[in-house]
Amino acid sequence: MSSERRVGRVGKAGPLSRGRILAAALRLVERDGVERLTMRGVAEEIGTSPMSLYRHVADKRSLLIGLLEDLAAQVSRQPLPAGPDPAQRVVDTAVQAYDVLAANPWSVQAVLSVAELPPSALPISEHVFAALREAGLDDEAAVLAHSAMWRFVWGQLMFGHFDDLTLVAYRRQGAEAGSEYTELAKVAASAPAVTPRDAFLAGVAALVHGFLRPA
Amino acid sequence: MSSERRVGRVGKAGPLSRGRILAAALRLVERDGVERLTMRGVAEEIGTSPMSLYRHVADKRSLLIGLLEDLAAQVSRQPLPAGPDPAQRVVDTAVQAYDVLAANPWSVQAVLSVAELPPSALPISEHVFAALREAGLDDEAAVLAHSAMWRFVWGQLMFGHFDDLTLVAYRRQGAEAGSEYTELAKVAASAPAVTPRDAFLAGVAALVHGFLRPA
DNA sequence: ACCTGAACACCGTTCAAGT
DNA sequence: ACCTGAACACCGTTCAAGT
Repeated sequence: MSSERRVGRVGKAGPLSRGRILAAALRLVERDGVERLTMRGVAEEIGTSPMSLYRHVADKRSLLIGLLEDLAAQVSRQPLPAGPDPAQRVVDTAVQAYDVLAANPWSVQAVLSVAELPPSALPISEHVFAALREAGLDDEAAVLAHSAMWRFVWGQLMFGHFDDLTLVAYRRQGAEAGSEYTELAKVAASAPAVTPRDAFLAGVAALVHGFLRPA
Repeated sequence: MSSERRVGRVGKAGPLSRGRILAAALRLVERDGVERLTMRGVAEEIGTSPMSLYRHVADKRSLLIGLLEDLAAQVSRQPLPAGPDPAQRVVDTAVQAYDVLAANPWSVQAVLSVAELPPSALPISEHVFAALREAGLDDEAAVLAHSAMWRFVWGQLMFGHFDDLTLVAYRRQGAEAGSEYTELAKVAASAPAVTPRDAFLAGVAALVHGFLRPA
């Protein structure tokens, strides 16, 4: 994550640099989440004044984009899934993206707040488009499937670390009102143990197969 | 949205009330978005002091929950999709939810920021579970499919009003670097006209059919 | 009973000043 | 050249005081 070579003199860790700022921001964002990241906090973490940061990053937004760049670069160092079956390749690629992003939960809020993907995310899409085309989809169908895949990934990430919101709402409500919702009651009672990752795997498989083997 | 009966005396619009506060907040949130909603702004909109609001709402979070309650109540007044085919019923229900939420874009940020669904959202899930069960899914499969449906809806809403982020990133990048991404180049060139709603329709149909007719 | 002014503990960012 | 203190224009919320 960003070069952080010591020169070994000033203060604790050499001169201020974009790299040191990003490293500090990453530490904070991993600990406290994006919504609690502040320029003042980053400065304190480094042991400098808030204003010094502005010599190296334009503003808070560009700091977040920098963090996403570093993450995407790290991802694109992994080899992308290969294999003979294009459908499986799309699924595997989606899972790989999901796993990285899920392991860095701050990335979701970051993407949402800057409304931008770093260019280093492009190889993944390229890989997906190639597989979709190999599976026989035309331009329009490929765009639809690719877009659906990403939206599913983001939706999952966005709500994956909450419990299932519906069941939470049901349980809170169910306590008071009788059980006007018989289906929900049944499901809540049996409460199948489904991890967010299981749910993602099932969903993305269904999605991809739905696109590649239409009814 | 929310009772707002005039008593017709004090100031412009009668005494302060939870209803008037919610109505003002809704106006602001529709105009400026959730991230720009401030207690101070709501007070100004009504023509009172920021502190007066705290007599009627506990805090900013509960104000957002109130807005979501009003919206869900409005939704649950619509009849839910009927029809003989359970798969189609799930699709239609998802589309109905999508259309309402897409027509109130602030709702997405609101749900994300409070991390909670209002109880009035439950009938929709009940309806979906009933259809999934009628289609023959067991508890676990129904939970997976239901959860996938919602995550897809939220993912779509979250990124639907951005253009496709991948193509945006490609175009920005493509300008500089040659075309190392041949598939993306092809797709960007043909640029099929796909509206967010088209993408959603195709995706949710693929998803539901993928779950109900597994390979 | 209902409302509010002043204040507290925060933000991101600008700008003029320091070394 | 590089850093920073003071300041500006904001936040949500508390608390003691007003009517």
